[in-house]
Amino acid sequence: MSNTNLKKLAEELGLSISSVSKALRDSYEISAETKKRVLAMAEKMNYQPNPFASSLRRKKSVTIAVVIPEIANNFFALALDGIQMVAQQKGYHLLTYLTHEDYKNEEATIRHLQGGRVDGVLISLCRDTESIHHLVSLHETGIPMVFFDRVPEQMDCPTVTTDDYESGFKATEHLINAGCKKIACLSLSNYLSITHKRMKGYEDALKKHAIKLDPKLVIQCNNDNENNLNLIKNMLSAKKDRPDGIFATVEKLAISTYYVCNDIKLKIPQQIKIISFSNLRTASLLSPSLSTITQPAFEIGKESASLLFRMIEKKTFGNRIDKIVLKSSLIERNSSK
Amino acid sequence: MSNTNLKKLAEELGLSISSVSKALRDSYEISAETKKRVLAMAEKMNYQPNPFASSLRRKKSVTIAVVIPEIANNFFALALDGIQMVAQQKGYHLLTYLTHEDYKNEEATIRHLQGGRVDGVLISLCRDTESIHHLVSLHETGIPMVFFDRVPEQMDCPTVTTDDYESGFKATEHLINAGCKKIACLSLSNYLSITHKRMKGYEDALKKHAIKLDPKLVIQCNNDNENNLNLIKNMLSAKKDRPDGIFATVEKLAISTYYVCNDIKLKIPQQIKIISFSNLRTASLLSPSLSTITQPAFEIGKESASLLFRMIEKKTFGNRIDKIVLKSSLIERNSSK
DNA sequence: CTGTTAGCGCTTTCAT
DNA sequence: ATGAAAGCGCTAACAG
Repeated sequence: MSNTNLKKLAEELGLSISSVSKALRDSYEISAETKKRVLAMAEKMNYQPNPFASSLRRKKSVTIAVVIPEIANNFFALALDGIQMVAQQKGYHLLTYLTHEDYKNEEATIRHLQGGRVDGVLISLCRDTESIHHLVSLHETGIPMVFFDRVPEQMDCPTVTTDDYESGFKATEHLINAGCKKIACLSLSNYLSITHKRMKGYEDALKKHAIKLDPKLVIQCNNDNENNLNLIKNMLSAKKDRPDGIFATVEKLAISTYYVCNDIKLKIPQQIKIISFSNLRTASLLSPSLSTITQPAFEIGKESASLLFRMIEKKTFGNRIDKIVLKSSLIERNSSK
Repeated sequence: MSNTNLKKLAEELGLSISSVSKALRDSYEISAETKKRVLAMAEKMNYQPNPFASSLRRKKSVTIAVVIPEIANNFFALALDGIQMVAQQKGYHLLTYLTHEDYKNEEATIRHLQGGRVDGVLISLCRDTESIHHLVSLHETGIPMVFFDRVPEQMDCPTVTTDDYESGFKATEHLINAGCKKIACLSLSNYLSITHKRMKGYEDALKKHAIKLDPKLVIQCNNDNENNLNLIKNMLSAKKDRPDGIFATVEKLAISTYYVCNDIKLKIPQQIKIISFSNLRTASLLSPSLSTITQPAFEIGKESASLLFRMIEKKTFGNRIDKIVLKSSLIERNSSK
């Protein structure tokens, strides 16, 4: 902890504590002369205000929290980058919490945040968040909250998302245009709206092109990576009805697919084409065979944080609930070759 | 902010504030009966202690800070993951600050941290941190600090690093064994110890194999990515004396090199081989031509945080300064083909 | 323009 | 076993 406080500063200057405090906050009540003296002395004594005393008194933490499933993930790393940028610009501190896709962690973190440690919360749900009671409970404290990317479906709240349905549609159509007839889809979770929407896009694209959806080609993945690899491997090892295209709803599953293809010597893109939601920024170079749907992750972070600050600063109308949707982009590579 | 506080709880229970406080902290002074009542009521009223009041009183924030150059970077994302894991386990909160490789940001952040907002600080310096006065100044407040990966050379402080010299040596030798005769080296910064050590390894490996170091092949990169791309492009476009191998001291520069090679149609690994420090976990699949030196980033994060907590909990001897060195691993791929 | 005072909500002696 | 009271460092009425 810092050791020079207002009291010591005041003593040294022969002023009252409150005058010093006001001088430091550049109050109009203090003479320019005094302000200068105070500032000089504060500098000299290396004064740093105690943030807890200030927060306690002002009921303001100058801090926001971000709750995300993981950080070793290109999408979330970029989003966090954008969030941090806005926070820093606003002079706010950023508390980071990782749920590691574990609902229990998410619940505990959210509950903890009810203590008033932060002025606002940014959240992206974990894959198996089914119940939303903890979110409702936090919401009821009146604290500004913004959800991004992985948002709750059963709750009316401010969100920043991508055009998931359209992207799923485009991705699938991309494979169809590349000549694929049997297109599989890898789903991340049963609960996430992003998955639902992306898969709806997939279904509708198949429908549009009169391709019958084969339920065997829709793989429901879960938190157990081994299991997912096996599911994918089984599907790709089938003698007949092996898919010739795969739409992965998240990057992680595309990478798993890569491993499997590598493992069973399935050639990409000759024997199977893959398209995925992905923010692997270097993918274009490293993987000429992987077309991707890339979300504007950094912008999503910035937009989410900006929206949150508008709410914190009450610059948004009382009962208005913003739903911001950004567009993702299809980055085609020679997937059709 | 939360709305039920100790006072309300006490009123509701017909107890004094201090008794309630003690009951919640499970003090031996309180009867089991009372504790149960208090706990039940706290639960019922959804009581959450005010962290600022507590921190103010106890002079303890239960929070640590991590200051890193960037987060959209595999190494730092993984390190942060490890740090967060340890912090969470200890029941600590994690404030995240990004300097974006800007010394001014680093300075301001470090100065800010002197206010006592956190109980400990983890730092990885930014590439152009030359002066260390801000670090010394923070250190003088007595707050526990641990540096990881990018550590200050002119300061005696606890650090967690990788075997940079040995890794640089091994990486260079790997290229030599693969048949390279003219090996270039891409340096991130003039100031960072990691760069110095990795380059010393490079130099010594050349020396060992009686290859004369060509100063033209040592590229000093900086914060300007355009400039770096040009420097690399110039070197690789040379008609004569074009290198046949490149050692990139950080992942980012390897990726830049990829772009350039792609741009000027230089075939990897036929015409030029690349090895790099990198934590691109998917590189093995996406880029069969890139051998890498991979640091145990997650472990570095965990070790750093653990060391910091030992210091916070005073479980380390007073005047002992830990220097932990972890080993990186060379992941060979068919770079020699 | 400057100072006095009363808390913010919690922890911690020190009584009882 | 419980309570009263002081105070962490700061801010913001309110006085002067």
